[in-house]
Order: sequence, then structure tokens, then C-alpha cells
Amino acid sequence: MDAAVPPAAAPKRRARQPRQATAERRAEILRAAANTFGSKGYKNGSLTEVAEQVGITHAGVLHHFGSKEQLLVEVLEYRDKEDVRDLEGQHIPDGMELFRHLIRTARMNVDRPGIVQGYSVLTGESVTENHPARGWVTDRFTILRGEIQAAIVEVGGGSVPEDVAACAASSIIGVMDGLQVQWLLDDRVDLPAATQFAIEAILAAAMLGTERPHPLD
Amino acid sequence: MDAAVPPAAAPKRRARQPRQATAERRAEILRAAANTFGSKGYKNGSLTEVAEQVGITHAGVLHHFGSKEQLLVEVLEYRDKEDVRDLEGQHIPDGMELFRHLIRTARMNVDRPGIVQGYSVLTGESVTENHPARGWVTDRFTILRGEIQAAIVEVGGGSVPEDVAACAASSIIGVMDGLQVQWLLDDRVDLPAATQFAIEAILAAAMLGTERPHPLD
DNA sequence: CACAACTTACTGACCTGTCAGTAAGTGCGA
DNA sequence: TCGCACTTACTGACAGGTCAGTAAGTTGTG
Repeated sequence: MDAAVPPAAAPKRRARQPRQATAERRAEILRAAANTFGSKGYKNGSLTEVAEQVGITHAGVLHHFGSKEQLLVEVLEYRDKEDVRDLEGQHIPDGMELFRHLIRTARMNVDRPGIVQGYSVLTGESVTENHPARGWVTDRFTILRGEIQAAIVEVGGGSVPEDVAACAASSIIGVMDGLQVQWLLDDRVDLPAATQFAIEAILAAAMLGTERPHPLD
Repeated sequence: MDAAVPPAAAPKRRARQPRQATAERRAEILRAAANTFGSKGYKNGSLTEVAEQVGITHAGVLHHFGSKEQLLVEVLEYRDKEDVRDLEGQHIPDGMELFRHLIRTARMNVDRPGIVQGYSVLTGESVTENHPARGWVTDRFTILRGEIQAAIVEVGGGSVPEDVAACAASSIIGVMDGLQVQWLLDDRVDLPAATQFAIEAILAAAMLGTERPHPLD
């Protein structure tokens, strides 16, 4: 034992913080990764391609994020935070306002096909075995369905049965996602018009509840 | 030059034909490939995995199909032929019968998640840059939309405007695809019920045509 | 006995992750 | 305020692995 050691054996390190510019650097990499994973998919997109977009090597990217999978996780978190920031100040839409918001989103998406492609590719890929984004996508769907279902019940004044609202909620999400894919592949598909048409149709059917006959049984 | 060659200079050698068992062998490989591409995706699925399912090496697969991309193309063609064979004898459904057929399909799909996953993964992957299945998926959507649009017009007795029918047709395809993805990720989603609900809703809205107000403008 | 149906062996491309080394920034003590 | 101690932010090389595709050899069947 060394008697000269001070009692508090604290490993008193010096500069333990990342540098000032680091946060912005990481954000740059995350945006580049979102871009690459969006256009090529997670499996097919390479760290080298991400790195080249910010002018470093793939090892530099790994210095910041540790692994490719961790990079994906942080890309998804980053996008969540950005979405939240976009809604900041605005009250979280509910009731009828939520559906107006969904249709507005579809209209906006026409001008940002990159974002739409990223979402579609990742969602499709996530249903493969052991995909690292599976949990994120699943959670996202669950939360969205819950919000939409609640809005339907609210708009219907509580008279909409729970299972009908659930069907309608998943249908609305489904039609939005499905139309995006068709629009990406063929721009003759009118994304905003079809989205609005379908949401109004589903909403109207949910309001009518179970009174309506089922001609397709 | 070989004087013994018959006048017709046809290089008609002996057994230029593949063996009897070859056709079935190729079909085996195609089924294995459909399985692998379905669960792992095209990019992520390997020829070795396909080959192992039929007890040969990846080079053996390449002997039959030449390249991975050609294998994918033939998988898609094979599936088309199988789908047609399934409908053989049955008249191709039109009018209201088409929608009943779509709902029946959704009900059947609950018992074959592998098929559904294959379709979903490939569709999602196809929106990436230069994907070899892009043309096939795009064509498939175009044909389906045309058929559904025609059925809507027929059911509506010609009073449904073309653009409304087009929106409704892409919405029906979209909601079916989108619901499949949600169901694959979370079986609390009731695929048949939601599909039927959404198709009936969209159909009803299309029949009402443009008379209905648009509360979400 | 010729050729289909393979296998084995190999190539080159590409990908993730590791590692040692370097330049530059940062904070603290003298 | 200078400069040392230490850290961050990389680079470049490389290991280890997977993959599609090729070429040459083997086998057994028609």
C-alpha cells in the first residue's frame, strides 16, 4: 500500500465534457444518417456513406455513436425530438383538430418526399426478423392508434363503440401509410386528395357506428 | 468443318433439354427464395440461405438462375402465375364481387403471415433507389388500382366521378397494405375487421360522390 | 458419351468494428 | 497568463466477416 496517497482516492479528471461544436457535429451526422437510412434503408445504407456526407471517415462516425445500431436508435430519437419541437407552442391537437392536422401533414409531405421515403422504407424493413427499429415503429403505431381512437370517441360524443373506434383508428393510419408508398412509386396518385377522402370516409362510417348495414358480409 | 453435319446447320445436339426433375427443382428454389426474401428482404436475404433450404450450395442456385436479381424476377413471376392458378376456373371478380374478394383475402391472410410479410417487406424495400422489384410493384399497383376503380364506377352505376373513384381505389389498396404492416407488428390489430370496415366506409363515401360536405377542409 | 446438374475453390467488393497514433482544444495550477 | 496534463475528435490501416459471381472439375443420367 502507498502511504503517500491522499485519503480521498478520487480519480479527479480534468476536461470531461465534449467540445462546444460536438453537439452540432453529432446533429449533422444524425441528419446525414437519416438521409442515408431513408433512401437506402438501414441494412443497405453504409456508415461510409453517412460519414462522407459530413466529410469524415466511417471510423469518425463510430467514434461518436459506438455502433451502427446505436446510430439508428439516435436517429429515431432525434426525429422524435424534432417532431415535438415542430409542435411546440402549438397545443397538441385533439378531437376534430387532430384529423385536420393529419390531412395538413399529408399535404406537407408532398413537398418532402425524402422524409416520406425514409419513413416508408424503415417501416417496411421493420417487419423483418430482429430488426433494430422494430420496437420504435411498433411503439409509434401504438401511441398513434391510441390518440386517434380517443379523438374518434371524442368527436362521436362517446357514442362510438370502442372496437369500431379501434378499427377506424388503425384504418386511418393504414391508409395514410399505404397511400404514401403508392405516391412514392407513382406520382399520379393524388396523396392529399386521397388521404382527405379516406379519412373523411372512415370518420363518417365510425360516426354512423353499428347502425349501418354491412353489404359486404 | 465437319462434313458429317446434316444440311440444316442447326446445332441440334443431343440432350439440349433440361432434365425432367429440373422444373420441379427450380420451383423448389423459387419457393425457398420467396421464403427468404419474404422474411429477410431481398438485399438482406442471401443466396446461401436460399440454397441451404433445398440442400445445395449458392453456386447451384446461380447455375439455375444466373444472378440474384434474375432469381428475384422469377420469384415474382412465379407468384403471379400461382395467383392466377388460384383464380383459375373462378371468374375474375368484378363489381361488388371484387370487394367481397378483397375482404376474403384479408381474412385468409391472417393464416399466412409469411406471405403477408413477404409482400410488405418487398413493397417497402421497392421504394429505395434502383430497386430491382420497383417496376414489378409499380405495375402491380397500377393494375390493381385500375381494376378497383372500374369496379367502383360499375357499382355506382356510372354516377361516380372518375377522380373520386381514383381516390377511393388507391385508398382501398393503401388501407389494406397499411393494416397488414400494423397487424404484422402487433396482432392486437384486427386485420379482417378493420379491412372490411375501411373498404365499406370508402365505398359508401364514393357512392355518395361529391354531394357530401367536406368537414375537414 | 455428351451434357445437365451440380460442387469446390476462389476472387473481389464491401461492410462493420477495432486499434494505434495524431492534432487540436480545454481546464487547472503555478 | 503561460504551459502542462489530459481529453476529444478524428485518420488510416487492418482484421474478420459476408456476399455475389466465376471458373474448373466431378458425377450420373438420358
